Amino acid sequence: MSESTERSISKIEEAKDKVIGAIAETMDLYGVTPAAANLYATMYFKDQMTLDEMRKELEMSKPSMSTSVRRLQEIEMVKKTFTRGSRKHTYVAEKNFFRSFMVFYCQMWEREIKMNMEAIEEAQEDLIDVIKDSSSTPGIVAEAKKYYDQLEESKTYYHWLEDLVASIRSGKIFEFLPKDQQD
Amino acid sequence: MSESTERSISKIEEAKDKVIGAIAETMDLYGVTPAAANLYATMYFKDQMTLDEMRKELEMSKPSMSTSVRRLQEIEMVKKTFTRGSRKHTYVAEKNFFRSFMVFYCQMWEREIKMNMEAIEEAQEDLIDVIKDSSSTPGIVAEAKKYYDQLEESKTYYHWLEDLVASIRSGKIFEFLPKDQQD
DNA sequence: CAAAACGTTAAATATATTTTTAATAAAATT
DNA sequence: AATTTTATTAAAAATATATTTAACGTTTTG
Repeated sequence: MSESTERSISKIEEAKDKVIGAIAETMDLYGVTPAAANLYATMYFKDQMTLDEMRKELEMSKPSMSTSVRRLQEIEMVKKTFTRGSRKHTYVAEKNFFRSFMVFYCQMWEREIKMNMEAIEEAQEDLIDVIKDSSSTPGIVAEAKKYYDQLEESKTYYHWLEDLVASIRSGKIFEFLPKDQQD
Repeated sequence: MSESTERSISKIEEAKDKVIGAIAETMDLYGVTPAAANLYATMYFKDQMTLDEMRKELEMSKPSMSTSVRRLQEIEMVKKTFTRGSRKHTYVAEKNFFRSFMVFYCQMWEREIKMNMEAIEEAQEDLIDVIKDSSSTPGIVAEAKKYYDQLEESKTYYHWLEDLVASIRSGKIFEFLPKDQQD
């Protein structure tokens, strides 16, 4: 191989590594381990990979790759692909960031909505009991009402978040914020 | 204090604790420590608190409260308030979840946009060098082009994310997704 | 059917993060 | 100015998380 070819190849590698580094660094804000973040970023520039190729490329253990791939599958950033003739499982990275955004945040927000709304409903029931209790003093009733109203108001936010999730899931949000809009 | 009053008070506490638990649990998905999560959730039901009150209420050390408060201030979920007559610093929780949402996600997304776009720009420069290099073989040029195009396409996403941040910051998103819309 | 290849699970190790205790710095009151 | 109060920083301890090595089970192939 000529020297200039070698230089070009390493320049391409360098270019990829810059992006890989940036993606991996921002990804651990998404609650994935460094190994999973590096793996996804690496796969972003590959057609498909087997566990052994991952292990070799990242110089990490196979179980680490196995666990990372599973986590990435959970948030749908990696999918298993069928490759005829190969005994090894092959995986591809989701390269459409819009899809990754949708899956990750909708999953995250729905979890938050569910958990908090359930707690709010239960809490409000308790508070209503106190308010209705004829033996409660006016001060107690006022306090219970205060918290009840605070929780009631917070529901506005969760309803809005539900709407946001729905509009992302349905793609309706792109009517408001088009994908291709130039800066 | 009468027995029924006591029962009412503990029922109110129970109600609050349910919500505190839920908020705290979902909050550590937001990259804050358990201490900070519990602290915010506790403060959500208080007018204002001093570090000593926090320490007492959560039964944790003062430095832990100090660090947690600082982190919460960074994401603007807690603000310092001036309380005349008190030497102790007093803090209040941001109770408007819309504001917290805006500050947290816009901050997060802007960081991601900046870091990844910078890397992409640098990488594309490298790739252009390779493409323009007259000594590059056709295969090398094709590879460099492939990655260049992939990166170029990904910019669509970051531009969109920028638009999303802008529409949240300006409040324009609420024209599309109103806050008070009933289910 | 035995041996090899592959993937996953379990236990152990390594690493990083969180929290506390102790020490220091800053501010305020007497 | 000295003492006390409050908050922060630094070092240590505790805890949790991530990763690896080793063992296991399953599938495939010769």
